[in-house]
Amino acid sequence: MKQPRLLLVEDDPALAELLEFRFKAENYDVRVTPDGDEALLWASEEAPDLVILDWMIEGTSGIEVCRRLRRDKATAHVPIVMLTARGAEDDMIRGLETGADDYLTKPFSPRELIARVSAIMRRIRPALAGESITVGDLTMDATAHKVTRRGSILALGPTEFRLLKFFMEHPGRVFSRGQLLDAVWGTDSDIELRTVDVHIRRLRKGIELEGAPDPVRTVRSAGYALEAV
Amino acid sequence: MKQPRLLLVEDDPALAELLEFRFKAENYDVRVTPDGDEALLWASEEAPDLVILDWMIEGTSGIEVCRRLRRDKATAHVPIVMLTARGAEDDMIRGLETGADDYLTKPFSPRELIARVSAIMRRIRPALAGESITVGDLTMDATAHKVTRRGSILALGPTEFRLLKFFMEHPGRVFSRGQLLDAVWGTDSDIELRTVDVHIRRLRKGIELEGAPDPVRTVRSAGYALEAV
DNA sequence: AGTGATCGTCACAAACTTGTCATAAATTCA
DNA sequence: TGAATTTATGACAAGTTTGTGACGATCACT
Repeated sequence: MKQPRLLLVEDDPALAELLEFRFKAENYDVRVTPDGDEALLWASEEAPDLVILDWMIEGTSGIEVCRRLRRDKATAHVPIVMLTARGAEDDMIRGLETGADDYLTKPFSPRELIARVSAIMRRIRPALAGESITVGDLTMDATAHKVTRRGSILALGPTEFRLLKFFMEHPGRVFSRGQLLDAVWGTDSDIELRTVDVHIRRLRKGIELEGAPDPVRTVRSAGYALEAV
Repeated sequence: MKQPRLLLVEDDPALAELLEFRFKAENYDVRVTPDGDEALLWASEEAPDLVILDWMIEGTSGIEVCRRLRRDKATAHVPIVMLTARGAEDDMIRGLETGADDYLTKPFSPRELIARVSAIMRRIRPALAGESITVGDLTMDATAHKVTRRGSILALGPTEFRLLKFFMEHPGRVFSRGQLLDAVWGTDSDIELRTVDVHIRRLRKGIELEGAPDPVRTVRSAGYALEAV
């Protein structure tokens, strides 16, 4: 899955390096700059998923960067987390009013910053924050009712969607036809076991893609499983 | 304009009263309860726009309330701000991981809480904060009650307007007819599910534009969603 | 009271899904 | 190899879900 891209605007080299390291460990793609103007340039070109912005930076001030990010259409809706020195409550209020989404006062723990950034990412980009399931090259966003394979959106019927969802929630495991009927159709359904075969075929057809292998594995005399391909 | 509705779960009467007063002055509709179970009950019935939740409360604990709010479909996406005692960083991490959106440690200034709540409201319910929402080529200015698409002003009936507003506040997500009835018509409305179809058609008709695709997606056996086109 | 807009419901048409079957293909094992 | 078992596939009719036009009721405003 695509990494969320972070722009870190921080002119304390030690802190910048520490945060860069920690965020990279959390699977973020981090870009660092100490300079406000450079930050604006990069932000409008590359549209990061989130900006972490120190209030006191060289060149254009933090609040001015914040304001300009909001004014530029390309970055108007990118979440911003601001960092400032302790005790500057007025700064905080102004920051939030200028359009920042969150605010931390130094010194803060990297864990806290990471937790806050993750909370924002979860809300803004659910697909990037684990509200979607990924198995191999398949990605399912159950909320949006969308399935993607290698970037292409797949069209599945309702039953195939539920079937795939169940498989993706238990990747690699083999399920008998009876188990699949119980899980996907409901315990009280009165349906031929063989019908599962048909829906497996429909699922295979629905997720097939030029040059991509079939992730649905038939286990003879046992059932079916979804493999991470 | 409708006031944003806040649910404040706080068992310190002095703090609760202070916050209630301050938020009312900021034009929020505030409901206060010291009890976790009562909070859950009210939240699932009335679906507040945001929940402020003290970690240490009587009855069900704060984190448990948070978890249950997330689990209940009706409240799964309501933002939560948690309050806790100073120095409990682990609590903070757990809170944010459980699904809270923001976190403050006591003592905090009411101004700070208000600023943070406003920042969240601005992001997730722009319409309530007096800003305009944009989804794809659609723009809605809820205050002026105007919708534009690629520059043209659209004429929508009241219900279609509310329906579109709800969709635009949750772009991409699929909602069942029942959910749409609850959200747009009100929880206590006693209306045929199929009536939603009719209003979806009226909405589609209202926003259709020469050469522009239909952003309303039908998800068979699930409901409807608004796509960013 | 009169006008026009909006609302909820219905009935029917259109579009799509679904479960089953018959048959073909694949696999197992003696 | 050949028979037996198991799975894959195409077709189809029944069933379900959604789209649409029409209609009377209601409401706001004149």
